[in-house]
Amino acid sequence: MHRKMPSSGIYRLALYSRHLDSLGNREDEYISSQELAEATGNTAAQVRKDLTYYGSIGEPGKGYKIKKLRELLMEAFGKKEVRKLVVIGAGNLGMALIAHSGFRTQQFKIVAAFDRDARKIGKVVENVMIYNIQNLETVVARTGADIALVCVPYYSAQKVIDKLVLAGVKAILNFAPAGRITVPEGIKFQNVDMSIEADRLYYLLKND
Amino acid sequence: MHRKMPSSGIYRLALYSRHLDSLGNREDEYISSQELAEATGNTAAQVRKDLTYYGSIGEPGKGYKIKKLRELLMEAFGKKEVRKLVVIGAGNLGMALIAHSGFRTQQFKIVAAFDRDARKIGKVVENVMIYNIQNLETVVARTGADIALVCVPYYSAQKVIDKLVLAGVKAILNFAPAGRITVPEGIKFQNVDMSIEADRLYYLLKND
DNA sequence: TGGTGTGAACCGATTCACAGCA
DNA sequence: TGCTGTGAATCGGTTCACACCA
Repeated sequence: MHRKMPSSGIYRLALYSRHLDSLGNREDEYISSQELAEATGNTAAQVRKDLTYYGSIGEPGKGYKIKKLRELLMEAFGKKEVRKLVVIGAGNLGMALIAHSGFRTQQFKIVAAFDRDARKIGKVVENVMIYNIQNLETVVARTGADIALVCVPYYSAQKVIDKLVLAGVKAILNFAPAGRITVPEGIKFQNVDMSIEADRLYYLLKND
Repeated sequence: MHRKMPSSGIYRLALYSRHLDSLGNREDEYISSQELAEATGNTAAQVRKDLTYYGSIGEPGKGYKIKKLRELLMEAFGKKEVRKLVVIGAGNLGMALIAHSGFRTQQFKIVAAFDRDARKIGKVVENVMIYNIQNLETVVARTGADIALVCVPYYSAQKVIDKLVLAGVKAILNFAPAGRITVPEGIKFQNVDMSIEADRLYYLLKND
């Protein structure tokens, strides 16, 4: 990668990557910025600009070689390795994430789940073992998971996240509708708050 | 509202609103842009700018009257009314959303769920009835739901969303990792794709 | 001819800095 | 003195427009 890709650009790259996946492995075929733009809801200029962050990889008059571009994006998103996730909190949402097909189809693998409820510990759901959260550190170390999906109640979110950082997790996707979560410098963190998304929609409904 | 609030501003307003909720109803107390900024992870200037979209509502030297600001934001997000949701698809994720406490605490009410699986239809989960998706139009009309949470498999997402629009739903939060969804002009639409969020984190892990 | 790559122009959002008010 | 409100400056991302290349 050459310069710094804007955060919204990363999102678009993920869309491009998915679209190329859906085309299958077409040897020696090309796709234009225009096509890619239409398929993902962007403009052609935007697509070209995004892709030049990876150098001059298109061919004037032809477009981008599908196979090459696809591999490039897989590489950028680490899709050529197994991308390991752990799920913290095996409640309704945690279970839903374990079963969620979207992770599997995108080369993510949920390698462990954790809970503190003795009735859940030891169970295996969709081939994922539910561990005692006490064992977070050893299991994370053993599996080498990079990203944690946090689905615990809001009042234990910060505590659990602190433990995850100690255990060596490098990125956290937090589903708990907690107030302000802090993580140390260098740890990637992202909230996914479904009620805030609904708030935004309702706001738009009322205000424009 | 006076001018147009940027989309990221709406997100921040939602955070302010939540923080004020957490303070409780403190009659005649004030909060400064500085405090609100720290509590929500923003800058004081940003907070003030956001709030001036609602006019000059602060008091120089004192700050913003908590009660007044809280009510203003509740009004903006429609939190004084019951904000009605329907859930489409009563699989793992749909069920998790029905049980999700974040909606309830934010004055959202899930008024109905839908599925096409006969084994689920007629059941009541967390006080929410699961209807046959054939009856979408009549049930949506009767309940007056404004927003739909779509949790069906990716291959039926577009079809279901078309039906929702016909049924009169005005905003859609789509959890299906579908390619490109289109909705008519005027319908508010938002994707929540958890695997893309994970992609972003993994990208950051690998590229900076 | 068709489509990339890219500097320049544009645009919107954030930050700054300070005047003004309680 | 403390904190708001806001125009001006700045920043970053998107779009434009066109030179260039197969």
